[in-house]
Amino acid sequence: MTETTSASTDTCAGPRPRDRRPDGEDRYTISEVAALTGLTAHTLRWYERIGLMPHIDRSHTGQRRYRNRDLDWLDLVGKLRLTGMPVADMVRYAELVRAGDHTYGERFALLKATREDVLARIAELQGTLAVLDRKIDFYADAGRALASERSR
Amino acid sequence: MTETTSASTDTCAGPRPRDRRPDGEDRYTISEVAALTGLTAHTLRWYERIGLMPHIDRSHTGQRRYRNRDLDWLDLVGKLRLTGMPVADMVRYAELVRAGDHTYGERFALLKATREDVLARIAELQGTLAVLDRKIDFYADAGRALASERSR
DNA sequence: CGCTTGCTTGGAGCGCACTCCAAGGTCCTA
DNA sequence: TAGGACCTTGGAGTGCGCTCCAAGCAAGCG
Repeated sequence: MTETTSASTDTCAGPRPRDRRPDGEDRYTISEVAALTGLTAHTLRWYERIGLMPHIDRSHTGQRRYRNRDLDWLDLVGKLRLTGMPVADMVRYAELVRAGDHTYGERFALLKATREDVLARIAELQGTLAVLDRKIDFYADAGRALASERSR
Repeated sequence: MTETTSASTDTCAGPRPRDRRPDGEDRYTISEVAALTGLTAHTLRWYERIGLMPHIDRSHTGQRRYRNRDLDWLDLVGKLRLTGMPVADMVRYAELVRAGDHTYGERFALLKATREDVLARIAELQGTLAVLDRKIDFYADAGRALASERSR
């Protein structure tokens, strides 16, 4: 069964066109990752504390050395954050990934549920857009009315 | 100038197909409004405290009696909330409405900026959707691989 | 009359997602 | 070898948007 899981670390994110170290030298300090992701170093450490990150390599003196796969994971986390998914749910997903291949089904279900949430949120936003456009038209008309009032 | 502002209370929300009292009798208790909007009575009182609501009528004993125009306003607030607009910004908008007709321009600008935000958020969500779909495909493929593994 | 239900107020408390602090160790450059 | 920038930790603090509490008033019912 293990041979079916060459991508078992869940790094199916596809090519990231981000600054990366040349081959093999993918070790970033926390402040480099902060610059690359837009998160603060505080937040990166906090993500680790709450179990949202996989194990992060350390230098011989204990400093974090992030790898490209960690950046990929942070990309995904950033996307999920945009959907409004609570951090606790992302931690749940991270736990499933750590737990191994037997959680594929559960991860799949979680992703599909999230997909539905995103579709619903897009629909909500489009409804809001409609309301906003009606109000904007109203104010545009009111502006024209005031203008013609003034010119009279 | 005032005759151009028959809709100056900003109630341009259009027809609301919600339960309403028959003509003229539009006085709702706080718990009725809570049921209609999905907000709690606590939240409705809090909205009032922070200046997010217009003045709400009171019964002879001091109890709140909401009117249809208040429900319309709460509809708008609900929509804006869906966009992620901070409550403080909505309060700002409410203040502009209370301040009178000379704030039309500012309200117009605020609405247009909000519209742009909504479009940006929709685009973000669609980007997230793309990532999600790629991962979902990955898991579907992995599922199929495992299934064929088992049947072999 | 007592009882229940619903409303009033100011203020305190909560959950989330960070955000920062203090005290100390390490790395780099001159 | 000194100085400053950067890193480490556990724990405390912050801002937002509610959410709830205590104490009390008013209305309706048997």
